[in-house]
Amino acid sequence: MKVTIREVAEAAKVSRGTVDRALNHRPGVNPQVAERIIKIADELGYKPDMAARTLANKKYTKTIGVILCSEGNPFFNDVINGVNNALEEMGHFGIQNIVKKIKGFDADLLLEKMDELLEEKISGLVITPVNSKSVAKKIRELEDANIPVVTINTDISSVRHLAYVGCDYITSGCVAAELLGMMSNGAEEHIALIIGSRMVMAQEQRLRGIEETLKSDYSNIIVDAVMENDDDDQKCYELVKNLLREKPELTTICFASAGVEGGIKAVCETDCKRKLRIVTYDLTDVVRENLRSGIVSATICQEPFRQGFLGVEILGRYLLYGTRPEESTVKTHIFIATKYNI
Amino acid sequence: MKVTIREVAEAAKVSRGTVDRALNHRPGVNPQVAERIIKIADELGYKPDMAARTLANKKYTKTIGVILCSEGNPFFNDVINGVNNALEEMGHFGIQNIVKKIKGFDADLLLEKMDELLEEKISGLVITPVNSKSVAKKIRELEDANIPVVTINTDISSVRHLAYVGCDYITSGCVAAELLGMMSNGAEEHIALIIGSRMVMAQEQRLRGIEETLKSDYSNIIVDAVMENDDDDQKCYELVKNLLREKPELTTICFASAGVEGGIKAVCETDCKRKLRIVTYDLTDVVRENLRSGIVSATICQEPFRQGFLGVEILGRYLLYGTRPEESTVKTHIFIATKYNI
DNA sequence: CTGAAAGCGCTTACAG
DNA sequence: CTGAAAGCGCTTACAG
Repeated sequence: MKVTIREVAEAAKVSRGTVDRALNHRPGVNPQVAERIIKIADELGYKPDMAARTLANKKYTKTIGVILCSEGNPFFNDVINGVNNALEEMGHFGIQNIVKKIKGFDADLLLEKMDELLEEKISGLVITPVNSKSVAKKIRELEDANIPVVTINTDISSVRHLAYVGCDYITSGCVAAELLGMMSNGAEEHIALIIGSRMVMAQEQRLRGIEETLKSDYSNIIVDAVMENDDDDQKCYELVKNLLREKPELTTICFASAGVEGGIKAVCETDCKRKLRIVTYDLTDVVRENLRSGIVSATICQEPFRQGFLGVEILGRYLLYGTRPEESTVKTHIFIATKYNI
Repeated sequence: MKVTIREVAEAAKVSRGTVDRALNHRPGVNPQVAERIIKIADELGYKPDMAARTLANKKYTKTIGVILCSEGNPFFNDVINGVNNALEEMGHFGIQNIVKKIKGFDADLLLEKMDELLEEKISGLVITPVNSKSVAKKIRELEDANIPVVTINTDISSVRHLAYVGCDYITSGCVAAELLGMMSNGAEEHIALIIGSRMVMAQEQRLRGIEETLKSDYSNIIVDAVMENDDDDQKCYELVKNLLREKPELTTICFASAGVEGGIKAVCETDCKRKLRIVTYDLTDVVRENLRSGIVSATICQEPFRQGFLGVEILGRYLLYGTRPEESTVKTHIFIATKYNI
């Protein structure tokens, strides 16, 4: 009933070693013999036993490198949890790891860490990349050296790599617009959009998704302001302070990036008479708390845990079994959370 | 660096067989010796190698039984996908399976299938139970016979079992109410709630969540009608037809169960002049299509794939490694989807 | 290019 | 109650 390498070897009248070499495309097998073995294995319905493979590979441990631009950014806490969970699982299969965290999306620092990991002879890399030429070049070097790279949370353009795991930022913008539209119930609304920076691709895409969807589907919602806070709480605080002073007609603020804490502080200090509606992205402790208290109406999430988990898992499976994901872009779900479902 | 059973055996001056017996609480070890071995293993930081364990257990295959009340209910398609994915994964670890599907939540049929699986000597069961005394009794028998049971999607009361994987239905009601509240934007709304049957615990809980949250947080939303459609499209069609005739002031319908297709048909045939808002649960093809076309505004999802996947995975891990989930209730996320994030 | 053999770490039937 | 040994299925260093 169960077909092992032994049955294939007997059927092909060769040794098990030769079957292994042929089936895994290892060098040093007569091509004709290899072809015959592969055919026979196929006919017999041979499926490799993962446990045995893992066990046999125990002697030759591989190492996954991880670099996250996560320091001081609470959004990444769940990404890190996902990474750690998957790394632990991979540990059962004999894969080790080295994790490095840096502050901000800083290309030079990123390159430095990548070099450090190369020194350590990593077999593959999971990374939150900066979308820069220099980083793209380095990733290309890794891939050329047969060190697969998986990007998580944000992607990098113009380099082939094993996979990207994260949300589609344009769609994430569309979802916010749809939510704002639903919440308007047809009434006229004046809204301010606060992002980190248009220079970050993800942010620009998200903004585009929001603006285009509002324009096409919800003409009752007027975008009064689009502002950049550099993901900084203090800057966001001041922006919102001014905003509330200058735009008394404002009904809604959408924080599409970090800096939420500063922004909300400004709202709470200022907005005594009218009820401003606030919509955010992601689910940090600050957002959670403000959802509970009713200050934030809803937030749009993107499965950070899964981004970290799947990123590592996809790389691990590739290193262990050579399997690639079906699509090189693995989208995580975008969904709307309220105080009740967080 | 790596601690195996061999190191523990050497440190304890016993054979590896004895270490294995002690660490896995198998019978036939001098209690004092066992205690000493456990202590030493702990000090050495011994962690069992899953691959080796799986391989060694190849000889003694176990079988997971699955029973789903899924026939003719499109909601369960994703649950089935999750079950199948996990079963395939478990296959790599030498666990076989038998899956049975029945139509409707029929206790007698369920009991029949359970008996069939017992004949087949299953080692564990994953099931969508009917919340009845007879089924509870049978589950208790299984658990007493050391055959662990995991319930998915809906739970059963008053029987201890390995785990329940599914959403919290009261919360799922709260989320709908919060969404309806947000969409009202403070305006007066008249709403009809359509459920399958109050006799089904999940339905009753969901209804309660909706009604209580509306009452406490959104007094501007008036519940004009609560109706039961027995999850039947034809019945739902007629209910909604009547409803729209009798309640011209209605602004919103929430379908909290199956029968959506019939209900929407009635709305589309009738509702030419006013714009009714429709909110549904789950994400079947019918709902997806109507979200896309704008007829359904939003739907509330509960991760059906994950319910199936985790249910099987939790049982599999228990059978393979004896590990129980941290909590016997494993909640799947509830989230709101719009046309953009489905 | 190919085979025989050792080994990965754990489990269990068997013997004592 | 305990130990020695075979075996799970795959991989690779070694010998030829």
